[in-house]
Amino acid sequence: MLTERQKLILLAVIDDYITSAVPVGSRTISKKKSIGYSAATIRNEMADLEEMGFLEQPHTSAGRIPSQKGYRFYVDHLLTPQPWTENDIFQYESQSSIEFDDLEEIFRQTTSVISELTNYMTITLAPKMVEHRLKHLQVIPLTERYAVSIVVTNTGYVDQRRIVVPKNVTVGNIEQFVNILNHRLQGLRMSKLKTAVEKKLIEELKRYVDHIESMLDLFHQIIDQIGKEEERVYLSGTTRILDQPEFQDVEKVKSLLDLLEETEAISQLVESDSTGVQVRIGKENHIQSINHCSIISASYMIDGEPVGSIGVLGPTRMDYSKVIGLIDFLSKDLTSRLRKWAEGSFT
Amino acid sequence: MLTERQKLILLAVIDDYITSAVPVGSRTISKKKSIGYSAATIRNEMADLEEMGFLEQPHTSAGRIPSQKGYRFYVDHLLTPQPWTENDIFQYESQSSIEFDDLEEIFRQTTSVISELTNYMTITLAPKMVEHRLKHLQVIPLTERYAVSIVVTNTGYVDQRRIVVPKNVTVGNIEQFVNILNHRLQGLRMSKLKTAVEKKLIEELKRYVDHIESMLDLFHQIIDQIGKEEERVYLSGTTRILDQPEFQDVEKVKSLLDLLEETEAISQLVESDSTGVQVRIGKENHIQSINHCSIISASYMIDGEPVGSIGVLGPTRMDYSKVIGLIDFLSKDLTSRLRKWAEGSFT
DNA sequence: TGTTAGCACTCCTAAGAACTGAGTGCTAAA
DNA sequence: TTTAGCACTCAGTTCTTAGGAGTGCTAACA
Repeated sequence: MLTERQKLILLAVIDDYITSAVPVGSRTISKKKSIGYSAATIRNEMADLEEMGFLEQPHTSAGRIPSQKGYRFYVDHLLTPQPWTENDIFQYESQSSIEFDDLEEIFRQTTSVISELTNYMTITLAPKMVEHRLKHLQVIPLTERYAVSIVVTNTGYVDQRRIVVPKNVTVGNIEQFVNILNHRLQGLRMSKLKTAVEKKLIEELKRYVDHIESMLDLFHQIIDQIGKEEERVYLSGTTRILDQPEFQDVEKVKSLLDLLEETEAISQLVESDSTGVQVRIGKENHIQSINHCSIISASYMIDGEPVGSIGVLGPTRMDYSKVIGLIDFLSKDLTSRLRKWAEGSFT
Repeated sequence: MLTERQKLILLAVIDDYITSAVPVGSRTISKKKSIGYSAATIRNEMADLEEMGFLEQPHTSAGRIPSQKGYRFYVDHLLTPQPWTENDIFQYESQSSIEFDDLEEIFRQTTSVISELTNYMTITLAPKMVEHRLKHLQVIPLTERYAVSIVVTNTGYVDQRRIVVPKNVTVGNIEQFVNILNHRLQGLRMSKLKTAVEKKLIEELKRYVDHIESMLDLFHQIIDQIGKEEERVYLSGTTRILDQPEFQDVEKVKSLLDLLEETEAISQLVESDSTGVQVRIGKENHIQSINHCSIISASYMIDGEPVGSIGVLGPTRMDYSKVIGLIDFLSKDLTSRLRKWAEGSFT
């Protein structure tokens, strides 16, 4: 295990490296006020820390930089989440005080505020529709052949799509059918709707609804696409990351941007299985092109369940203490704003 | 004016530079089969072309590169649009043959196909809603206080938003009101709806509708946001442009990406006032960060009117003849696909 | 008179050499 | 156990040099 002094030195090295991005030498550390030892002592300790794998040396005559293991130890044991500065709070409130009538806008703004406050890239995953519960279903006929279906969920999402009206079916038929569905399906998870109809509702429907086959076809038109819908991803601050010295190489920029064009890959990055703030450092991400990046993410809730997440992507040398504090606060804030939003919609 | 030989040489220089990205010397040109002159002759002509401003020399002992004026002349007088290769056609058809039920998908796919075929960045502006005509209006009550408004346009766009139901109003009131609006406003441009109601319809409404003030408030909730809606922008192939040697400098990449984060700026880039394919070379774009880029764009139509545009952004040294041919074809193709789509929706 | 060959000149680029300085490891003294 | 001192290492910078692509100019040629 590490001695207190070793921890102190490791902390100092990482803190310094995070701001300077340059390998830090023993003299730099010994000059700090919090450290009462000479450069030579520091050197000995740093040599030990390197041997244990917490520090690395780019080349013999350079200073030390933290290794992945070093960062991990720092995040787990040394770091204290940084409280908000007045400026942060001001900036946040000035942007989020607007009254939103639009869920999209809430996510967009949250994402962009975070990237502004951190100067890293921010990724937000909006809730997947399949995880929501059905609030209201409606079909509006446009012409003889076409109609628009409207699906509203408990989270206030509205899904609308064009559907084809089967040949032998009247407006009255549809209304009747949709009425029954509304009564019976309300409150169910979107992902369960299909089986609910096929298993439990089918008998009742056969009794009360004409042209049942056509109607089921209609229903599938409405529901099938929702499951396939890809996760909604909000990105902000892509360019900010280019200010970081580790992205001076165009190749790295390219491989990162390539990654960002794939929505699916992004989701995986930010998705978190645990509760609370999660930190993935360097290769812990298992994706080549962000081997030198870290991701700090957390989930937000709707109805007490995690439904989406926000994450910050920066170099491994990122300001963990600031970002962790921020993500922790904002994921909770997002949860409560979503609750208010939902209450505003449906009470 | 330029002699035939000068045109020949200018063409050869530009063609060569477009593929090589390296200043081209007199010897390179004289070796080409189509040119029957010695390097010395070419040198003389090139000196003349430089004097006239069609070519530039990075430094005394380097070859020549085309100037902006050179490219302009090339585009206007020398270039022949390149027909599609079999491979292009195959790739295009394999991606576009899918049956779309979703306008968004049509734009997204078109954008991505173009960026794949050209290897440059592609920008598509979807039609602005204000320019569409009203097809159908509907209000669905959700609760006592809230409702969802659905606006369908002639182009098949569906706009949906949450609105607040004024206190003293019943469902019946709303239905009556919306019915009248539907009858009277159908076919009008979205941008004209407000004045139409305030100028022409107000008397009739006062006669048949209760709580007219509340109703107008409702109407404004539905309509006001549509006008403000920013233009929908589809981007694809952002990273492809990083393969171009002119983007090896991270600063250039950054300033370009910064530009791309502003939707408004992008719209201006691609928006075209004229019909047919439009080419803007280098500083003709009036935007600092793309001084070394060219944009080739064209509009597509709905109901015979240009409503949006597609554009390709590449270095000034881009393959004009290929891209022009492609954009010309695809803008027309998009027009016809949109027509089919609209017919599918409303006949 | 237009075209071409020849030659001296320019200047970018790459490769090497020399220098600098930050930082280390090790040893010996406090 | 800590610290001061010193020799050593090595990345980065600057300077120099050689090479080569390309030019402009002149004179000869058809």
